[in-house]
Parts: sequence; C-alpha cells; structure tokens
Amino acid sequence: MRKLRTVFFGTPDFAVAALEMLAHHPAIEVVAVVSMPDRPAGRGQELKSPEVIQYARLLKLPIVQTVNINKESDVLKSWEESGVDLMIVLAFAQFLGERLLKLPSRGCFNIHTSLLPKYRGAAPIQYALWNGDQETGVTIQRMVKKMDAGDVVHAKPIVVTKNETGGQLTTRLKFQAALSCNDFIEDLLANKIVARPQDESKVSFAPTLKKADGFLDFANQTVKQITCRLHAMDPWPGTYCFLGGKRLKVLNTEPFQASAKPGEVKNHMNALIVGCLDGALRLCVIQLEGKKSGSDTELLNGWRGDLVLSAPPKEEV
RNA sequence: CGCGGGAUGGAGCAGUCUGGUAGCUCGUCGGGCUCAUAACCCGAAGGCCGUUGGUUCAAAUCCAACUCCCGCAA
Repeated sequence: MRKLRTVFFGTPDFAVAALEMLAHHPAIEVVAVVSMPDRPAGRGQELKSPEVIQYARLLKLPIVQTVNINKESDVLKSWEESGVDLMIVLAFAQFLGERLLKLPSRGCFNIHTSLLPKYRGAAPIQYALWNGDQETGVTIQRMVKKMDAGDVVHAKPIVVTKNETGGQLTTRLKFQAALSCNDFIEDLLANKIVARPQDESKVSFAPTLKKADGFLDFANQTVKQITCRLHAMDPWPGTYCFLGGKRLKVLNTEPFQASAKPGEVKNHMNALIVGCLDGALRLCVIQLEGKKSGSDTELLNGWRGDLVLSAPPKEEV
C-alpha cells in the first residue's frame, strides 16, 4: 500500500511526540515539517530553533520555517504538484488558509488538547486547570477556516489529577496527543472516521496566556482561586505578586490556619502568610527578583523592610 | 554586545556611597528554665567577605578583568 504523504505543522516541544509517532508510522511518509522561524531566546537573546525543527533535523526530514505558511506560494505549489494526502497540525500558532485546507486528499486535521467545543484557542490546558476542571482531554478535528471549529473525528477524555500543574498535565497530554493521533491514523486507514459537528452553544475560549495572567490578586480572590491559578500557570507564565515593590515569584502555597485580612501580609512564626477573601495562604516556596528560589522562612530571616503587598508597575497593568 | 539584580560562618541578609575591631535574623552545639516544647534565658563553635590583579600605611569596601547564580525580556 502506498504511504500517506503527510505534512506536519507544529513548533514547540509539545508537538515533538506526535511528530515522532508519525515519522515512525509504517503507513506515513512525512514529506515536510513546518514551524515558526528561529527566534531570540534566553538571556543574551541568541537565536534558537523550535524544538520541532531540531527534531526534524535529527531525522533529516524536509523543513519549512516561516511566519506565514499561506504566503509561501512556492512551497504550496510544490505540494500541489507532488501531491499531499494528509496534514496534521499541533501547536502551530498559525492559521491555514483556504488553499492549504483544500490541498491534501484526506484533509487537514488539528490535534487540540481540550474536549472541544470547550476551550478553543491557544491555552486550553492552562484554562482547564485555572477553572478547576476535573476532566479534560484530546480532540482531533477536521479543520475549517474558523479556529478549532471543525467536526470532531476523535475525542479522548482524561482525568485531571488533584493538584496537577500545567507542566505535568502538559507532559501527559503531549503523549496522549501522540497516542490519539495514532488511533486517528488507524481509523483513517480503515475508513472508519466518524465526524461529529461541535455543539456551538457550548463553545468557550482559551486565549493565549499573558504574563499578567500570573499576577496573584490575593485581596480579591479565594484560596481555591489562587491555588488553581498557581497550578495552571506552573511553570509558565508563573505566578507572582509584589512585596515591598519587588517582584516576588510564588512557586508554592498551602492553606494556613491564621487570621489575616484580604491582602494583608504577616510573619507568623517565620511563615509568610497572606490573607485571601475566604482564608489565609502560606507562601511556602518563593523567589525574589534577582535571587534564587527558597522557603518563606529564609526570605523572612533576611527581610528588612515592611511586609506589604504593592501594586504591579504601570507598564504591566 | 537586549535590560537589570546578586556572590559576606551551614541558610537568608546588613555592612560597600563616606576604606580603619566581621554585624543581624535563623540553624548547629553546650547549659538553664519547664510536666513539656518548634517557646523563653545564658554561653560557644564556625568566615582568606566568588577568583585574580591593581591603588593604599591599610581593602568586604575604591579600580580592572574573570567565573558562577538569578529576575525581566523572548
């Protein structure tokens, strides 16, 4: 049987597992891997290739890097001439235009890490944790021009573990995405695809997280809200507040039995306590800007100024 | 050369501007108090102040280079 000529679209590490699966699937021939261009990263701002590209280089797969694949007419033309059967999109950060959607004979499919129609958009994993959901999953949808709105051809629910962080859930879904993609390929090869339209009345969105989404507003949120936020934003973008005008990353907290007004900060027996709407939290593991992370006790041992939460700098509001 | 903070007994910090005895909060060890304690009191140990060079009568402190750590940004 002729292999399915497949183009893979993806950029970050999250998409590598699915690419790895496809690249080793006996019925798949990966004819191109498409990612965003190299970007400056880290201290020193040196150019860094997306993880998907690094992996594709390792396997010596053909690579395309562009800010907008729809405008790469030479590439599209070559695909149209040579013929493409399937396109798989995972964490790509670009939209596919009409010409691309029509190109492959078996269609364009997007792997999305939520149970659509819930959480369309870029950050479904974090939103599931942010909202304290007990269940999320992987959905594969036949792509249409509207973002994440196509018919669902595969859905796999998974249970969210108590206290699971964004990083942990992301890792699990990364591999579940690859497994689901494999299941989908099997269905496709067996012509067993069933496409179900999404219930438009249940649509919700999960827009790209901003740095500011990690700001912890203790004075106006409950202990549970803060805790969910903490888990959702771990490890990126991370949660923080401002203590005495300095940025304080909050890496871990625990509920604490102590009286503190919402927004009030206390040193209670060498524990750093902050009041929320409905109780108090101990900030167990924290990191002051320019410093290594450490326990609240360590910070309090050397803390000289007043213990007061301050507002974020204007440029961050 | 993207912007910025930092390196001081085991931990977290002050002292650096304005050179001149190594300081604070803890921890550790010993003793005391206590029914008892993570509480309180008394005492002790433990530092080539990141590295190298320079200035000086004298450097944690001023100057230069280097190493390592971190926040922002992406």
